[in-house]
Amino acid sequence: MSSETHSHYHHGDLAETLMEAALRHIAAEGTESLSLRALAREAGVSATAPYRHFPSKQCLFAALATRGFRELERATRAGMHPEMTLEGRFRAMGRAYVDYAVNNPTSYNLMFGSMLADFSDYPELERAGADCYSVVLEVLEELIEAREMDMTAVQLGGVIWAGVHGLASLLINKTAVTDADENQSSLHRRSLAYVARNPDKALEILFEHSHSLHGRRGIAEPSRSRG
Amino acid sequence: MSSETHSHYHHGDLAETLMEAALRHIAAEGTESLSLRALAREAGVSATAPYRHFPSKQCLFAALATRGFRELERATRAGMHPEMTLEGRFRAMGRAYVDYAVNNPTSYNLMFGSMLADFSDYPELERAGADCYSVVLEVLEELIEAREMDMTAVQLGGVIWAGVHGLASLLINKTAVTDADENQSSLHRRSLAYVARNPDKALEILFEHSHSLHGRRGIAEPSRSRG
DNA sequence: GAACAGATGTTTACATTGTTAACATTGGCG
DNA sequence: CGCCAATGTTAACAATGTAAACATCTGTTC
Repeated sequence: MSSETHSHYHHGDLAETLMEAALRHIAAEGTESLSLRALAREAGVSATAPYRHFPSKQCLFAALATRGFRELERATRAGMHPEMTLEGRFRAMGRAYVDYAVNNPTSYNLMFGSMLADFSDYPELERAGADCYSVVLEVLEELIEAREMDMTAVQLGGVIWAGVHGLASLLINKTAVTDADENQSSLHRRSLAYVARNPDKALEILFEHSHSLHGRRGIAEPSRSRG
Repeated sequence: MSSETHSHYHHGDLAETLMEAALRHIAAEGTESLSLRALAREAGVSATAPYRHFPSKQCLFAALATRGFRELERATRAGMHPEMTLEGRFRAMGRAYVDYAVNNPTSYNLMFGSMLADFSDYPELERAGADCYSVVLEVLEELIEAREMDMTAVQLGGVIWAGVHGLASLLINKTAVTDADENQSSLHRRSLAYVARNPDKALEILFEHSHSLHGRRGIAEPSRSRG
């Protein structure tokens, strides 16, 4: 399996090489102008060699997104250390999530953008996405139970997820804005610059309701008094 | 200007026709498989006629996104009626924003997705985006002033925007999930289904901090006591 | 109303792409 | 050793984005 002993006919690890090159190309030029043939050239193989590993261009994208979800799941789990408070773990997860997105914008866009509209064509991808989301729900469930909040994790989870995802998405796709001058630029640039420079503060604000909802009447259930 | 008096040589309103057809095609098959030639065929013109109106495929996308921002700005402004409370207008804006996104997913994805990575190539698009965001900031500034909150609109605006955008983005791009059975499906599907069915509730939760921050120590400025 | 100019549409052309089919080489396993 | 599945190659095709040169229309100006 050492690469030296391989003949020149077989590449050795073409699938991996293609995926890395794909991410690079997408980051540099966007998904539209990515061509399998260019990837093949770069890898030093024939134009159709990639098809032995990815039945279509879409499948390449799906593979990248699947890997992305696995990485994101790992990153969020790794962010939550056991010695943290429950709440601390919650925040750490949010931070790890946003960090992953910002550090892997190409993957994140594939995972959550419109490129792969329908996951149902790719069962593995679907499962990876669901597994990834379960991290959010697990810790949220704990949090809600600990605080006896009148709201299921599933319901609140959607909102939390939306907030964190929105943060990540804006930071990624308006990234040219990130280094804007906070005092001179237009308002939306300054807003994003602030959020980009203070992701912890932004998350703190987003998670605010996990405090403010504590002990209040639930929002999901119109009028059930708390215990 | 009536379409009947036109010769058959000139289409009459090709640019508009192409944009509509483009949105339809993208919605149906995604941006990847959209071809200018197909649009031209559908419009009954030659393969290169579109180039008289859009110098490139990317420019078509940019034009669609620009129009989208204009529409979104109009929608959010229209959502806020003068007779509403300040807070009511704030919520109405959020609701109008999400509604627009959900009703125009293709446009919204072009506006906020990675398709058009760098707006700076399209000055009109850049301005439309900024104008659109200013709606958020205007009402937010009012709100913050009225409540004497220790946080600039610019800073809080980024977070609010992220939350609303995240909501919109998830609802759009996980749309297959929207009609999932809330009792049987996997957790992330149920979360999204809940959010999709109760966007007002979701926004209420997101906007929660606009209440909870009232009169509290500001988050942006570490320790300045309020007036 | 005729002539002109600019806008809009057409035809032709070319390099590139995604993808398929048929064929070649390799490495591993019996 | 001999075979098979995995992997890579070549050849081929229809479609695409886009440029260049040319055609036709519309509206404006004398």
